[in-house]
Amino acid sequence: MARRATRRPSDKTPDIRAVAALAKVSIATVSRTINGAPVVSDKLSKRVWQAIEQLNYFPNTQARSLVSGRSRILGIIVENITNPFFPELIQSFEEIAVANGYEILVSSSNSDPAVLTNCVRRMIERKVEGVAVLTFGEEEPVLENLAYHDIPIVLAEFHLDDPKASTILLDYATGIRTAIQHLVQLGHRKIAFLAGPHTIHSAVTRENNFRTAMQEAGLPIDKAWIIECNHTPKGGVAGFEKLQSLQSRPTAILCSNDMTAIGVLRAAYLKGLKVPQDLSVIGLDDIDFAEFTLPPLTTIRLSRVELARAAFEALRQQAENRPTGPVQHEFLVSTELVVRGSTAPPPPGV
Amino acid sequence: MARRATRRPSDKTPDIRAVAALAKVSIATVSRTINGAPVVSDKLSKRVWQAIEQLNYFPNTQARSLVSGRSRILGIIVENITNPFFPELIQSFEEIAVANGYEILVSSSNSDPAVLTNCVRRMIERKVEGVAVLTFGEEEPVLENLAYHDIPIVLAEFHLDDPKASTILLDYATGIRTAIQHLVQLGHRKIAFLAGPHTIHSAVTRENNFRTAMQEAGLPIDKAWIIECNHTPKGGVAGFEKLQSLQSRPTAILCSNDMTAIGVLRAAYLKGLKVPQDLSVIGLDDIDFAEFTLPPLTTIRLSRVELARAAFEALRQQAENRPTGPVQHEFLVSTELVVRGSTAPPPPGV
DNA sequence: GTGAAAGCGCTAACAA
DNA sequence: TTGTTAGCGCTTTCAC
Repeated sequence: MARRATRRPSDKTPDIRAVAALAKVSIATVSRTINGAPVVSDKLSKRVWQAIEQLNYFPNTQARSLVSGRSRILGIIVENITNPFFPELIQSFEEIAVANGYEILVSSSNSDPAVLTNCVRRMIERKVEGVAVLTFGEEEPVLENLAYHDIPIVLAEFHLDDPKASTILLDYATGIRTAIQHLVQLGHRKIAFLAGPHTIHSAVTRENNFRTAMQEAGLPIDKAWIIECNHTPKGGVAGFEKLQSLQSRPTAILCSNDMTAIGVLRAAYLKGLKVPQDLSVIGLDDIDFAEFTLPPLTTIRLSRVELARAAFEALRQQAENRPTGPVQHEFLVSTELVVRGSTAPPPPGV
Repeated sequence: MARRATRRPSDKTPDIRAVAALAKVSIATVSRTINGAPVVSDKLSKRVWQAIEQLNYFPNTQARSLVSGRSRILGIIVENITNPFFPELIQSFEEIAVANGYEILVSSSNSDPAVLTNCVRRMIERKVEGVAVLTFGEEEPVLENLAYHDIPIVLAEFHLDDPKASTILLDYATGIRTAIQHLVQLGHRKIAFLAGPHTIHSAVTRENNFRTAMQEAGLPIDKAWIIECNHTPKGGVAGFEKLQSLQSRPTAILCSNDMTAIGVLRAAYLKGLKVPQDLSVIGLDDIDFAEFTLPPLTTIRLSRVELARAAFEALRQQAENRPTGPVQHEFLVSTELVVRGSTAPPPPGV
């Protein structure tokens, strides 16, 4: 595969002056035309657009935002980009942002405070107009600086007492309750929970919601059946093995996220345990992959699109309503149970 | 979870002048200190750093790059961010870039020319210093503009005849040859190939390498066993079903990527076919997930880290060796077979 | 409706 | 070694 490229005849990238000269107008008129100011006459406007086309002129964003004070960049910080939940989230966020004329700066903190601090510094330097901190609970070290620099923030599951901060609440309760009810209807009573790391707020919230749902269903909570994992498949394998080493074992496992559930599926397979005949497994997130696990994973869907939309909306309101218009500070994102093939009645006699 | 934030006492974000005033030096000295110019005296430098700390001053990147002419932003365009191969690639690319003082702008083309055109426009406007186009074959429409704007480009599997363009060649041949040999050793002779879309160069290359490797192994190539899929699990399902509908069926399937293989695994499971006892399956890419499929996927690893490093290196050389220093224009990334659990001898009597 | 000119925050050339 | 100043490419008053 090969191809020859065409380079610009002149050696300098065209600027607003070049356009103005070619169109025989002032640079102010060019600027107005580009920005759609309503005052420019049709005649000049046409000349300007022609010149722009002819020179293949692209306005310089740096200069633009230097003078306008608006970078039109939004930051998004996620916990771990290799967890498929996050790319899907980022993609939605980017789509919405780009559709609204914003650029995004992505950072994956990987649970490393140094990395996080560094990426916040970079975002401040780039003058982002807002940051969505979707690390689900490791955000504290960096909030200070963001707030100090007057940058709007939106957080998941964390409330910051600041006029420029918003919070996205995730309605885990509904999804988790429905999941437990689903298991109960199938005949399960012995249900384990493989939790996420307790350093992550949303993991704690998920666990609390599990406890509540179990109580509501009148089911006993066995302490040994709630195990802290790390939201990765490896963690799911480890959690499953701990469960297997117990005298009394659950017939169903609810996992704090899909990655954990995938680990469980794998560990069960290696142990010769059939899912869902011998063991039911439920995940949380509904990553795209959940449909393609073996068996397809029953899981609690947390809509990335909804989450991304809420995050963008929160930031946009803050960025654009500068003179303290009314701003919504709380957003709620729903969850729902998606039943696939990893749940079934428990084996007889247990 | 709640917390109170501290905001800056003054209402204006500090600029270089504020630092200069507080440190009682000129703004030039502040600039020199920040940029590590070797001439600043220890005494003044210390005063400046103190002032910077005290004001919590962050230099404005926009202004900086406006005057220096260097944005320190690199673009990366990928085919589809929801294919796990790409987030892993992006993560590596970002790590390397950030470690070298660059920012990255990510775009997922989703095989949509309009999206692609738009994101190239945005990159040009942001004055990126180089773009890694890792769409694996859909790049043509945008190359023109990038070249026209004198922006360095690095492409996978595509050679652009331009002084600012570099190419990354992927050594599929080795990995694919090894994979075929592996199957032959297990006793397979009837091997199918589920290809990627023919619009993607690298998919075509992969298919060609399959043909070559089969010939080298002295194996017949059945035309009906080479099926064009679309690099997604769904495509893998469809490909598998086509294969099943045939009179004469293969005992092993090599897939153009892991996502396709995952689809095959799933379709086989639903048909009651056991992998690897009844059917061997090999993927290509070795996404992180490949280790956690059921059974764990035997696959050809294409190192994301190596690929990201090559892409960054190509761009950096172009961006930094402005006055036409010697520049490497071709990079080779290796592949290797990773044997896991989805391959075994064919069932007896076929 | 259009143009001239000031200035966004910074770097770099030149002076001292 | 340090300070003064021009100007990067653009938007935005303010005149006309």
